[in-house]
Formats: sequence, C-alpha cells, structure tokens
Amino acid sequence: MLSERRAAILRLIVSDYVESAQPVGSENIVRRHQLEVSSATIRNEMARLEEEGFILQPHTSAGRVPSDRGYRYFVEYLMPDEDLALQEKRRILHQFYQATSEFHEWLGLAASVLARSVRNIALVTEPSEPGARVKHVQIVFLTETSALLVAVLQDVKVRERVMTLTEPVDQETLTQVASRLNDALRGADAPALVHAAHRLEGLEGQVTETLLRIVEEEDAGQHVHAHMEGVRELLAQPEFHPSEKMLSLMDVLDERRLPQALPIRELPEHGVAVVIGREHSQERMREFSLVLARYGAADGPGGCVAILGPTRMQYGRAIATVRYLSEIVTGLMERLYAS
Amino acid sequence: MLSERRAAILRLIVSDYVESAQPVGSENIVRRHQLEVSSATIRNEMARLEEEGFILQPHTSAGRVPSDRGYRYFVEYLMPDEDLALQEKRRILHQFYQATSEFHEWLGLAASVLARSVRNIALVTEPSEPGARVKHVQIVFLTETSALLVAVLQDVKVRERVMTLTEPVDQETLTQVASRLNDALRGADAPALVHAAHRLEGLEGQVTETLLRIVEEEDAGQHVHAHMEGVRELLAQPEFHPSEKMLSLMDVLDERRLPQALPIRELPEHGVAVVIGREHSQERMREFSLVLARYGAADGPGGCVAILGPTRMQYGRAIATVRYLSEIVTGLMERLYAS
DNA sequence: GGTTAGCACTCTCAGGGCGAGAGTGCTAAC
DNA sequence: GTTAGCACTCTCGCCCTGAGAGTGCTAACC
Repeated sequence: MLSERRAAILRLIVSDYVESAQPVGSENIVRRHQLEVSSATIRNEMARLEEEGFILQPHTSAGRVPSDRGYRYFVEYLMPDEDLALQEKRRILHQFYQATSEFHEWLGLAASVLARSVRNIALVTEPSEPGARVKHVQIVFLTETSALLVAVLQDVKVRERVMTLTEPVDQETLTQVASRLNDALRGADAPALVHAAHRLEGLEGQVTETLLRIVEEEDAGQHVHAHMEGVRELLAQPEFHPSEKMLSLMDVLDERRLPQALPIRELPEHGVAVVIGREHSQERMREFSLVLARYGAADGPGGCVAILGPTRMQYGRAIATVRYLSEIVTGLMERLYAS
Repeated sequence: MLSERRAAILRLIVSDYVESAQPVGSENIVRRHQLEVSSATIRNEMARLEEEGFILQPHTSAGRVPSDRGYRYFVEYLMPDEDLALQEKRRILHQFYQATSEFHEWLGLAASVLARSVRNIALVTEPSEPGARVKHVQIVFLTETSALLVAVLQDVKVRERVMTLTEPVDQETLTQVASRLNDALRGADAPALVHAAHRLEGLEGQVTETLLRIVEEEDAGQHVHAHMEGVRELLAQPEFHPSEKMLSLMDVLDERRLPQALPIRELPEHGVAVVIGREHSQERMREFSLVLARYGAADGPGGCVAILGPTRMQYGRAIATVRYLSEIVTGLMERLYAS
C-alpha cells in the first residue's frame, strides 16, 4: 500500500495524464492543483513511485507517465466511485425508447452509444449460452436436391444452413420431417442430438446431424458476433498521430450506409465499373477510388464486389481481381440456387 | 484525345506514381524507362498535360502527380488489359474449395482474398433482389404473448422478428396460422402483402403486416450488409502516415476472433472487469486496456459489453458507462425472454 | 526527519540557417 | 520539333542553438 500522500500524487498524475496525454511534471502538478508542498517534495515522492514501478519516464527531463501497474492501483484504490449523471443516463435511455424493437439492433445501438460516450472503441457481443438447445426446426424446399434448414435455438437465435440431399424430395415431405423432428428434438442439446442422430435414419438422420453441427458450433462460440463502433473516435486520439486523410477514410467507413452508397444499380450487366475521386457523388469519397462489379445472374438476386482505396491505385490489377472474384461468387451462387 | 507520345508519358507518370507514391519528375522518367528523348522534351509535354488537367504539381519544383482526370484517361485508354496470372487464379480458387459450404462465409472469404490481393479495402455485399418475395413462414412460440416470426425469402435469405401478441396463443395455433399463411402468401411481394393484409384479420393479419414490413425493408435495401476486409492493409499505405501504434491496433481489430478473445467466462456475475495493458494474455493487446461487463441473467444466455482503448483511458467514466449499458441491455433482454 | 530552496544537469523541441537535390520553364541553337 | 544549357524555385534533411521543462542532489531549515 502506498502512503496517503504518494497515493494522492499518483492519482493526480493519472488524471492529468489521461486528460492531456502529456507526461506530467512536478512543477506543473503543484501549480495546477495548488498543493501546499513544493515541487521538490513531489519530485522526491515521484522518485519513490518510479522505484516501485507505478510511474515511468519516457526519457530524462520528461515528466512522468503512469505505468500499467499505476493504472491498476488507480482503478483499485484511488478512483472516485463514479456514476453517470442522472441527466446523462436519461439521455442514453431515451435513445433506446426511440429505436426499433429488434434486439439485434439494440445491441448495435448500445455499442454506438458507448463509443460516442467514452470516445473509444465499443464492443457488444450477441448473447450466447453454453449449452445451446434446439427449439424449433423448419425445412424449406429449394431445389429437388437441396433444402434450407432453419433452426431456432432456445435463446431466440435463428441459424440457417443449406443442405444437399441425397434423393429428391418435395416440400410436403420436408414439412412432415420437420414436424416429426420438432416433436422428437424439442429442447435437445448436443449430447441429445448425438444420441438422436444414431437412432434416426435417412433424411431425418441427415437433418439431425446438421442440427448437431449447428449446436456444436454454437457451443464453441464460433459465431459470436460483436458490434463494433467508434474506431474513428479512437484513432482521432493523439497517441495515434492521426492524419487528415486517415480520418476522412474513417468517416467514410463509419458511415453505416456504406453498402447503400455503392452505386450497384448503375453497374453494367457484366464488366467492372470504376469511380475515381471527384467523380463520386458523395463529398466524402472525393479522395478515394472505387472499383466494383456486380455478381449474380442478370435477372436474379445479386450483390457487389468492390475495392475501396486512394486514387493512387493499381487499377489494372484491381479490375482484374474484382472481375475474377465476381465470377467466382456468381458461380457459387448458381450452384446454390441450382438448376 | 492525347497525342501518342503525350499518352505514353501520362501512362508512365501514372504507373510510376502508383508504384512509388512520389511525384515523378521529367529527368527521372527518361532515366527509368530509357527514353529516346531528353528530359526537356518530356518537360514540354508535361507542361501541356498539366494545362489540359491530366496531371498536377503539388508545388513548384516537385514532380507531377496524376489528377483524377489523368487516372480516368489511364483507365479508359492506356491501361494494359490485365488479367490475373493463371497461377494466381488457381491460388485464389483453391481457397474456395477448402472453405465451408455456407454462402455467407464464402462472401467473407471473397472479401478477404480481395483485400489481401490488392492491399486495399474490399467490400462484398450480401446478395439482394429488388422485388423481395416470401417463400416460407414459420412462427415459434416464445411466451404467451410473444412469438418469433421467421421468414424465408425467395432468395434464400432468412429474416426473423419478435412479435408481441395481443392475446395468448400456443404453439399449436401458431403452427396452424403459419401453415395457412404459407398457402396464401407463397411468392407474395410487397403489393401482394398489402392486399392480403387488408383481407386478413386477427393473428393472420398481424403476421402479414409484419411480413410486409420485412419485405419493404428488404426492398429498401436497409439491411444490405457488406463484408469489409483490409482496413489495415490500406492504412499501412504511405499516404496515411501510419504510426506504429495505429497499425498495432488494426492488427487487433482485424483479428477475426476478437469477440472470442474477450475473457467473458472470467467475468464476475455482476460488476465490471478491467484489464490493463500487459495484464492481457494476448501479446497484441499489451498496449491497450479493456473494460467489460456481462449482460443477461445470471444463469441464462448473456453476452458482453466492452470498451477497448489505449491504457490512457478515463477508467472511471468507462466503468460507469459500461455498467449502465450492461444494465440496460440486461433489462431489454429480460423483456424479450419475458416472464 | 521531513521539507524546501537552489542549482547544475539533461533532454526535447521548435526555429533558423544552410546546402544538396530535384524539378521546372525559358531560351537559343541545332 | 528537339535539345542543351541555365537560372530559378522549392523542399527536405541536417545541424545548431536557445528556450523550456523536468530531474536529482545537496545543504540548510523547521
């Protein structure tokens, strides 16, 4: 434990440094906080604090900076037990009342509020539970030899998977299978599914095994998705030496509507479109170039493959790669929608 | 149209500048490409190119840099019609054979391959189709007064939504409603749903309206999600003046397993955990701090709310905000799982 | 013994000066 | 139309310097 005075000094160093991002010196500390002692005394104490590893000096003749250990001590013993002002709480809560009622979007909102509130990166993960269980199953006809398995898990999570079938079936059969499995597998977790998979045969067995794989992946936390916000806030902090151009890129990326900003509709049927710098309709994109291509069948569903970079770009290579990947994805999709 | 020689010079300027990120000068251009003419000639031509707006000078006595118009001309007329080497194509294709068979993940893979291949940001959107149609509907019992609507759209997209019901129902009823709606609404698009919503009453009407809202949102492209990769690649380019610390942050973020890296299991039931700098088990996180809290009921599903930033952080504020938001999310979740 | 004034010392940082280097445009001759 | 030559401009890296900030030590003081 630190003596009371040393602790007080450490507290001041931490809070000043957090605020200014500048190493804090003994002289400054007395001046800013009107301490009753002289800077020499502070210096003596600081020397001790440094010996014990709570603070460190970037170089001689610089002020002190808290070490990890210093921060830890601060968090553990020195930090005022802060709580948000009532007003701020109300402001935050308010935003949740206005939003949609989709839980998923609430999480995104939480991340966004958090990031803006503390000017750092905020992460909010989707909920998950160790022992995933099947709540409901549905199988949808796609083609004669493929079907979409939709599984609702106990914690209101929906997982889907395309299955390739060994023999042709119709929706009627699929619905019946789903109905039987719903009775048999309600509330089943991984071990129960293993058991059931041994017992069941044919289509039912195949579906059960797919369910098992879904549940196992869930248990392994493989698909835990996190909403991330505030990268721009963080990179704007002085320790990252932010450059003008970098921040303007971050602005473009933080824009939630980036995918919508892609001029997909204007794409030629085949081939690659290039938008360079000031040709962009959006102000923010004026420093960047975009190389993009559509994928998917001409009259069917489709999306786009794109590259975003500075106007200084290897256009030839970019175009060739975008084109090739859009072809690959188109191929994959044809296989999925089958024929 | 540019004269042949001027076009050739523009091409050299573009390709040299793309490679080096340095303004290119007349002397250098003749030396590097062993031109038959002198630098003075090049200078004359360059002066013309600048007059016509194809290139520009950052300042007197700097070399020339292509303008947006210059790049455009390059892309339109000067660019060699590049195609990827067969070997490279094979390398790319190979990765698609190894991966899972989930279309969604293929798109992520495409983005990742693209980003690494051209060292820029890659975007790949999920497929979408202008006139969304309902393919299959399922309704899952959650609580007496809430149900989960799962809709499969024509283009194999699954959308879910929690519905609050006006009167208590059981799974039996829900299944019947779903079955009737599946017959009535197969292949329905937005206008058809509007029509049906008018005709149908009670629970069926409510579900149809929810479906309508889902389809409308889909048509508006509101949920077009894009896989984004390669932010780090791009920020490492010289025009962004990348700093050491920034790149190390990007490394942490590009790590796909970031959510898994959060030590959720070790979280206390209530309260907030703080991990500072070198306390992290992961090498890469050593320069950063993490403030995190669990949300969700103690024995039910849950996730985590976290802040990631440099060790220089307003811990007090961060802790208070994380705590408050985890409480809010916990509350929302309780309402969802109801009681 | 703790505190402090005084002081010599160290190191960074911003600014100025300077020369090298790169690049330009112009002119006159080929 | 091309080019050698030249004067000119501007950046950039380097060095130097002085100011400023900060430190540790010592000796005196309470």
